[in-house]
Amino acid sequence: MSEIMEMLIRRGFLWQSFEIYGGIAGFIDYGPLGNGLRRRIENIWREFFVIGERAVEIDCPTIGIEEVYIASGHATSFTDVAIECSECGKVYRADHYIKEKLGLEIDESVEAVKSVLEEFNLKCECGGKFKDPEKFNLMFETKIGPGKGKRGYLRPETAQGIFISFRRLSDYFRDKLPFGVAQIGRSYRNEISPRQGVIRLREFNQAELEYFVHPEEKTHPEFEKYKSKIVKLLDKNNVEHEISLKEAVEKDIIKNELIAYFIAKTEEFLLNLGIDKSKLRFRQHKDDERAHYACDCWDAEVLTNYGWIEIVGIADRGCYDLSKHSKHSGEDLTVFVPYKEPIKVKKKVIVPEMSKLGPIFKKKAKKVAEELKNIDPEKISGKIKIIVEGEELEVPDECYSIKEVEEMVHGEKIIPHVIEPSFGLDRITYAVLEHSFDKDFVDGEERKVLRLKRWVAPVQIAVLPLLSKEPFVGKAKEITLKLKKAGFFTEYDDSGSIGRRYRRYDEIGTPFCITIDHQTFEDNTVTIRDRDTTSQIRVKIDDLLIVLSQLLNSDKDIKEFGEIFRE
RNA sequence: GCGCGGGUAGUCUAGUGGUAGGACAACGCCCUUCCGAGGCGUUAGCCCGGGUUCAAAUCCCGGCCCGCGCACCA
Repeated sequence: MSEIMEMLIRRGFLWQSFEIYGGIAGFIDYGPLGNGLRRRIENIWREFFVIGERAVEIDCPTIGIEEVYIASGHATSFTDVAIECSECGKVYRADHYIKEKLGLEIDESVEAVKSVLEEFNLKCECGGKFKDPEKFNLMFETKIGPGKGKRGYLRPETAQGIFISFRRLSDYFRDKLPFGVAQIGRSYRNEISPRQGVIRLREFNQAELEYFVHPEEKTHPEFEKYKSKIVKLLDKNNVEHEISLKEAVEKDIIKNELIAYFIAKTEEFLLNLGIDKSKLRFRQHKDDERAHYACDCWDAEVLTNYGWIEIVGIADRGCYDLSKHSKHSGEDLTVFVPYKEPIKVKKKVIVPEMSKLGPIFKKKAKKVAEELKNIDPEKISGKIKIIVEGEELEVPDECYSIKEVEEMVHGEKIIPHVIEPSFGLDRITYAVLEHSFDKDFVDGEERKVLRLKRWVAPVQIAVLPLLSKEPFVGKAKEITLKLKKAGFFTEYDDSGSIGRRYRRYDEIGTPFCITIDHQTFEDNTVTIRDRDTTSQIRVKIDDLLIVLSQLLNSDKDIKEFGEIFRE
């Protein structure tokens, strides 16, 4: 086990779930500190991607009905057929293997694979025969309701909930593009072999933003702010670039300004959490690597003990999801986009003659007229036939006239495109921890220190009586309460020597320790110790709240805020 | 899912068939005027199931979990 994982478990950041029953791969519990840290990260994400955008946050069920995933394509492309060699035991994805060996594109069904295996007498590379193909679906399946029930799946991404409720959301934004809808929550993938600690989980936390835009306006009002920002890019041909975002878009390395904008914003967000810039890159998906819904995709990757791992995916999903759901549900999932100037359009229309229709069709006349209006005059050939109430009716020529009219067209209905920055919160949390983990020497002794940014630390302040007896203890408890009430994440600790306690809080990343010492009772001051430098200043208890809130929201040196007590 | 290597206290670790030991951590008391000090004491462990044996942490089989490689990761 790596040193960092050992610490995370020992100190209560996280551990394996169901430990007392032997554990199961792919699930973790967040302990008190890990939970706290992830919550801070979520809140900062909200500031960046909801509050900082024209966006809202919603919350949908984690169980989805089958229809959703048939429409989204997950029911098919999320299901793979595997073939296993009966001799050497090697397992392949059937579609990949068949394409490689026979150059055939096949349906991903057990039957199709079976028939191809038989027809071509396809064998394993070792010469062995394949066993019967088996299906595996990466979605967890469940039943909704009693008895046979309705088939449901645990969502494999939070995004679908947003697409399904698109009509309501677009109404909420008064049908005005662009707008964003975010969701933070759990998703589930029944991974075949979850590995690498917290990197591949079967239940995991996502923060996703679906940013809906006009297909021809994949830009962002604030792109200006970031256009000259230099980023590290690895394109789909494995070519590295260190260029400005503006240039990357101009050279068509990045498909559009909006993706570029979110790359910039993502980098800003990750650096704000304490991700090491030298261990961060953006990598474009190769053509054969992209998900079934994506037309361009960039991953933010960070370098960790496990190598480069993906922590954010920024995908241009085009109109894939909305079109699919529109088609499968029959709902209109378009947005009406007005033109700047209404356009005059000349067109032919059918004008029903009610005085003729009435006597002929009697009660049905009104419906016949309505049907007539829906007919495109350009497509008339011969007599018009209309079906009303299941009955086919022939409409005599004298019942209508065709006129050319001039009409003002004010806009058009479009299916918005969506750009999706999708964040893996568990991996981000882990990466923040790993990049913050450090060792140094204090008074010749090695020290482990978690250099978390002050605003993400799960415990921000530890209040420590210099000696574990009165009156130090009483005063320390009083100050602890005051800080807790003011909203700081504060702990009180009087166990062990003062040095031991400083080390304890260094290891969990607590940025500041407040120490109550003898002088406290002479002049109402305490010391604030800085985790990173171990230096201390002395401040008045009355100034504590103001000083701490300034320190915790910045990278400022504590020496700006009080008399130096210890260098 | 396949192959290789592992699983002893909260953590790390000694223990190759015969009473399971240590370090650190934690807790209590004492001591202590600022960086893992010291003293005394306490808590706490052989992954699970089966087999071999007079006797299993140790040997064998199966499972679970962890690590690595392959495969998988829409």
